[in-house]
Amino acid sequence: MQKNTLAGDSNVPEAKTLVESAYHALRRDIIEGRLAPGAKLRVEHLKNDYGVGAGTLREALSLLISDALVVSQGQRGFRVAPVSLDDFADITRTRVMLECEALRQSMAAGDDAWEGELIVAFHRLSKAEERLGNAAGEGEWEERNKIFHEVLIAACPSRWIKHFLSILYQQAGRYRHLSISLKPLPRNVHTEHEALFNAVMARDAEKATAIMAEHIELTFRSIEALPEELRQGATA
Amino acid sequence: MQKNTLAGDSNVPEAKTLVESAYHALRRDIIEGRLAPGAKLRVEHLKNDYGVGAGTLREALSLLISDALVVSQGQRGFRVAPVSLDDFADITRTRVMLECEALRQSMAAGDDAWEGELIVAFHRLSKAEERLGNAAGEGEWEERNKIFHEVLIAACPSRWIKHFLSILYQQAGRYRHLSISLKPLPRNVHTEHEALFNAVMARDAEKATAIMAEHIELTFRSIEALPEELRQGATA
DNA sequence: ATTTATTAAAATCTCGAGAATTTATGTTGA
DNA sequence: TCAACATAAATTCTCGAGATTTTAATAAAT
Repeated sequence: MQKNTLAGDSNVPEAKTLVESAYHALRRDIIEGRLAPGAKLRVEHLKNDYGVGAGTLREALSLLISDALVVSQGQRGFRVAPVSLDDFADITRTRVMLECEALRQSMAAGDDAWEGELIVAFHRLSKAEERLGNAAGEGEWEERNKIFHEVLIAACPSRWIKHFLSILYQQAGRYRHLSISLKPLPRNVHTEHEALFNAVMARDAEKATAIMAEHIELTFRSIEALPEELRQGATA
Repeated sequence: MQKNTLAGDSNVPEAKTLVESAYHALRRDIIEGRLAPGAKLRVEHLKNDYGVGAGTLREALSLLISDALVVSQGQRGFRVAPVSLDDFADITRTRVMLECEALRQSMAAGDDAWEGELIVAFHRLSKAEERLGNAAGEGEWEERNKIFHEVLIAACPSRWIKHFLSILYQQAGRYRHLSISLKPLPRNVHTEHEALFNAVMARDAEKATAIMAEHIELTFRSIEALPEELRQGATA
């Protein structure tokens, strides 16, 4: 199981080592907001919470710097990466650019097998979206939505674009989590996904990228209106 | 001195901690080819070479994963990231896309102060290029070339694009080093830089991005012809 | 009252040794 | 000769304790 490779860590977070398990646990806690933006990450305290030694935890934190979820500062330890509206806007714009380019390339290169995978991914996502009201189906939808977006660009030959996109997707997911408690999604995401799916299957690159851009920007706009909570990266 | 921040580590590699100094030393040795692509990085052996403890070295290696210069694999230790012609081609294409976009945005947003910095950077680079025949001036040119490219896109407001570009620039530099011993640059780099500079100062975005794209692709084509050395990431 | 200096506490950073896993080696059997 | 298995070596992974540095608290001085 290749890890920390450009290919992407889209697979199961099966941890073969304590460093990896601490890495995954910390990443989840940051993305899901249990560790507040800007919060200080004291090794002495956290090593108890995650049940590992100090050195092991430090290594896990170093790994999280790759994802830009943690920042370190000379002799002053680690902190959760701060958040800001500007940052989220930047993430959104950059994601639109890269994801549209990746989608174009993927549609140009994708063969029948790819189409098959896409159909499966869309079907699984649709099923999850039907029962999205249930509280239990939340994590399920999250996972399948991620896979759907990954499969959409899977046929893009550029490993680097996909690598950067996986980072940005993770970042965007963090912002969504930080705001999901306040504002439930009022849009009909399924309709957007369906339109995107149809345009891709019809190999209409213009239409597909336009929908994709709108789709990404909507997740930004639906959140834009809740500033105070995450302005300047609360120094918790 | 903020480190490991999106803002970029373009400043002096002044190390405030042993981890950082080991990180910088290792990075240099990988980029300059002293640690061969694909080579195994045995902690027990390397901790002597770099004069640090095992845990410290592991942490430095974890940091290098952010730069995609090191890969780790479950319970099987660290390796220098492999290289391939495909990868270099991918890096080049992605860089062209991002750097042209960044340049467009930078030209649109850059004010007088930015123009001033650009003039300084270009002048310093030109001076270094005059005495480029000298063996001593090699590292000097390298540094100033990097700064010139950084200043060109400095006014681009997207921190993420600049972050990704700094990674790609580093990667490209590695490929250049891996091949520089075989093929000295036959092109007149200064002429390219001058044309680029003039187009930017004239605020001609079309022309500037065209030159930039050609400029980046040339560093790829001048290297393309030396495969055997770096195919498939020599398992040294 | 604000600033400066001194002291104490807390946290980070660092190291070397021990446990678990992988890799290499050598032996036995078909 | 080759394959499968057991043993040995090497390496990775992990932990807890000690040295440095930062941060906070307290007291003195302008």
